[in-house]
Amino acid sequence: MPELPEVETVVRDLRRKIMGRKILDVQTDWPRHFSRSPGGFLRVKRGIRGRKIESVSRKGKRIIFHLSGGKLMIVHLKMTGNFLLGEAGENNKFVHIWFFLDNGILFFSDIRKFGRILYGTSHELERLDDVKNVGPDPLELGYKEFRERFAKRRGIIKSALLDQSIVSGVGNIYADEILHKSKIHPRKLVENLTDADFKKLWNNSRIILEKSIATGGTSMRDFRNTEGKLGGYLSFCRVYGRKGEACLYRCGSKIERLKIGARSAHFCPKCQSR
DNA sequence: TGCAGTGTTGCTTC
DNA sequence: CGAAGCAACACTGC
Repeated sequence: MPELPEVETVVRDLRRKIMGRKILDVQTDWPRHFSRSPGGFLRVKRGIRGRKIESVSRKGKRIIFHLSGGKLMIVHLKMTGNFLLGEAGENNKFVHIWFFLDNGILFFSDIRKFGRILYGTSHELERLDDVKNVGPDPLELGYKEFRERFAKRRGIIKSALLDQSIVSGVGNIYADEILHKSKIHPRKLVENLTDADFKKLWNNSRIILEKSIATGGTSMRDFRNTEGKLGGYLSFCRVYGRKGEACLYRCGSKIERLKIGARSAHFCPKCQSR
């Protein structure tokens, strides 16, 4: 599921529905979700009881619960993780974690079980590699800072866009969409991009991510909000998942797909120059 | 039926 | 440093 707009959709849901609630207990049938957390699940279970959820924020694709007593819970949804509330979580066979709150249950479902949760003080967690290497996202950057973050990077632009330490929040779907709207071939090299190209990348990142947030994210397959409802951005996607279809957006030629690393890249061979 | 492919990322190897 | 390959899992679709 989750790139920046999907995670932001979940964060806004959580903020509205469980901010200020107290966590009474937590249970899991898959403790490996907590395997990267200092002390593992047992320490989470011991430490989290009675803490209030003071606020919920996001860093890149990570959800951050700010708990009373200066503790944080940082959640990465990976491919198929999700939070559900109320009916959406009951009788759902993919739920592996139950947070018992003072007003109901917060369910964590995860079909592929890649999702990871960290719990501890900000001091502890910020030392962990997978937290400290996350860069700012395009929505919190001005053009100049955005441009500068690519300054030392060389190589394939799509790989650079997916590198969360340069800019966070962009994943496979939005990287393809941003490159298409910017008329840049996914294999083009960072060192060959002009300032005008970066201006387009910055601007289009913001336009696409904002628009997707406004429509509740993209539900390719599994993504749901906390009520179990689908996001609405898929119908706005111009290239992702549209291999063989016409580039109706601009030129009518057929969308192609190629492999970059182990991931698929969708693009229009006519609009997007190398 | 079987196998390739899937929105993420971390680790290892080159 | 970059990139490729694989691993972590379970399901869908050809």
